[in-house]
Amino acid sequence: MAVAYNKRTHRCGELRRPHVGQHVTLAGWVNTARDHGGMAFIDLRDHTGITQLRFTPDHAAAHELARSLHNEDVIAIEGMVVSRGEWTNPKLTTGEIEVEVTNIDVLSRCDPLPFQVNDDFEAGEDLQLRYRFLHLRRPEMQEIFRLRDRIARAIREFFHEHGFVEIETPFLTKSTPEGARDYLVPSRVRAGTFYALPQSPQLFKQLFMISGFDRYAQIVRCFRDEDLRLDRQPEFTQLDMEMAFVQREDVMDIVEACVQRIFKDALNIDIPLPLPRMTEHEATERFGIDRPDTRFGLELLDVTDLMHEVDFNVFREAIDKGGVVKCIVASGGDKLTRKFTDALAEELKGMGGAGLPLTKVAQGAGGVELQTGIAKFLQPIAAKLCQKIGAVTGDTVFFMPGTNADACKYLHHVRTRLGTILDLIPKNKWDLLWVVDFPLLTWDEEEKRWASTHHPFTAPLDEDLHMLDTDPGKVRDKAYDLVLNGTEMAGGSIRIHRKDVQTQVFRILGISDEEAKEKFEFLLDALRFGAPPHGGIAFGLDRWVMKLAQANSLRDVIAFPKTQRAMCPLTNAPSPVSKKQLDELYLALKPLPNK
RNA sequence: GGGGCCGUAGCUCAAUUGGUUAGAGUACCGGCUUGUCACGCCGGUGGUUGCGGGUUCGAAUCCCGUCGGCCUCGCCA
Repeated sequence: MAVAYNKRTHRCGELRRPHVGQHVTLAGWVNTARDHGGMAFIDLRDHTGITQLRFTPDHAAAHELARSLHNEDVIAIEGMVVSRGEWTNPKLTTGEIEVEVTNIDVLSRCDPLPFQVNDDFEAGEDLQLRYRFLHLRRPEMQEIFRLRDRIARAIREFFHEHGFVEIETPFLTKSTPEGARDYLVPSRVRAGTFYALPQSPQLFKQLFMISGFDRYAQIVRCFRDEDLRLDRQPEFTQLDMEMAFVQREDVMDIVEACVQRIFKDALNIDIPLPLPRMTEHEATERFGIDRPDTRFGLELLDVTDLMHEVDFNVFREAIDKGGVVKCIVASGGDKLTRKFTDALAEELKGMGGAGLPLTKVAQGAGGVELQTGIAKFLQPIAAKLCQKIGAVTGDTVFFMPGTNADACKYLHHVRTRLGTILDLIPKNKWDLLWVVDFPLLTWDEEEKRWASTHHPFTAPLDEDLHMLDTDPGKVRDKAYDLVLNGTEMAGGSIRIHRKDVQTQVFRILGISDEEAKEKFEFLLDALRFGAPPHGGIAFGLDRWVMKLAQANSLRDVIAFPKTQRAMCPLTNAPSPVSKKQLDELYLALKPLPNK
């Protein structure tokens, strides 16, 4: 019989002992069905929880119908809340009661499922995405997206409370040089020309400052056509903000306050302020990367000077070429099996490395004795080495020769692996820090030119400005990256607000005056007409959700994400389009290369 | 573009390392069942071992190719 499903009296997670005796109307999905012949039970689920329904021959029509139900059928019921008495189920928040059903209405039957919604088995990820609407029905997914909502709302509220104006920026915009590959959108009205989807609203928010909005913030989608990773999707969401008349401390202060608010509202965790700060130089020297995970030690140590005395070709070559030898000292030797270190060395080779020289520290008759690996080369300086790097009996020392950048890259990987296998990474620790004073420019060896470390609009430090022409590699910038447990969560900078400096930076980047005019004339114009000093930041919202939800992948916190090959298994996008659509755009497809 | 792991029933996995008819749980179908709560019990359907080729007396297992998923380097101002 029909049930007024639009007049639900409660949700499925709400009923408690005080409701006993009430007539209620509930609706939801069949989580499980248990048929005992003369009596049947249904666990009814919605996003709030589960209520057990009881069906008996006292209400024969409802009872008969209930016995035919399957998982994920959609039903509405009327009934009376009754106490479970001795049959209380402590595993359910509603476990003290059940609903004696008098009337049931089957709203929608469910076909056999591609995977079960109500069990703990993880379906393959491609299946999850193909049937994403089912996967999102699971309580743990519901929890993630409600956390996402809390985080986004905390951010939005925070910025509105602090006088920021939310203004939208275009998605159909101009392709820019530098940076990531653009997603292009063909123009029909001006056939042969293309829009690009924004990699970020960077220039528009700078224009807002020049327009006098003073404080702007927007939660906005960004698009980058690059290869995907665990924590990289082609479209992702940023909290984008910008402030006028500020120095970088002003931006960092307000961002810190916002981060504190996010943790409080989303997880009820108190974050002490101010957050620690570290220069990019220190981060790289100590941890091998500009986004260090400071939850554990295993810091990098430079042993280049000691290795001058060592007769080991691999080290000698690196040093002769002006490189370094760095190392990591790890305790807990029994977990560092030959199998593990061999596999780690293989991983490094896969990354372009040469291998992983190592040795173990032991106690010999005459003092420190090194064993295995490259021990025989290092034995002459064993005592001196161990003293310098603080290695003691039982430790394993991992070495990496090469350019400083390579040694850092590979040892960072080694450090991360060691942290995991040695179980050094504390659970439920939230290590936030700022990394500052990046080099403004990074030398691109492949293209033999300077490239922006962040982007071309980042302001140099005032005290380094004089080196811009003479020694551009030495110039530090006014950028700041916010790092959480080794992941970059936000990045921003004070921007260039002087036209002459901006022109100079474009020139150093190899952007010709003509190209600058063609691509950025609107920005250079804006800088001519009264641009206040300004700066801002962008948070990777998806990454915040991933971190705070302790999810394994960005895909778990995006409702309809792409696979690694940038496909959507749900909609099958991207897909071919009709000849008519192409004709309207005056586009023709080239034949695909044969493999 | 490079390196690596994986692909067996609708789903999650196994198959003693190349050896009989590829199994289990779950889902699905039929039957029994009045206190279950991942209910239980009895019976049943369900397989081109991703695809193509090769080695072999014999291949899910080994080799080559290909497709797909994932991790990673490059790339991601």
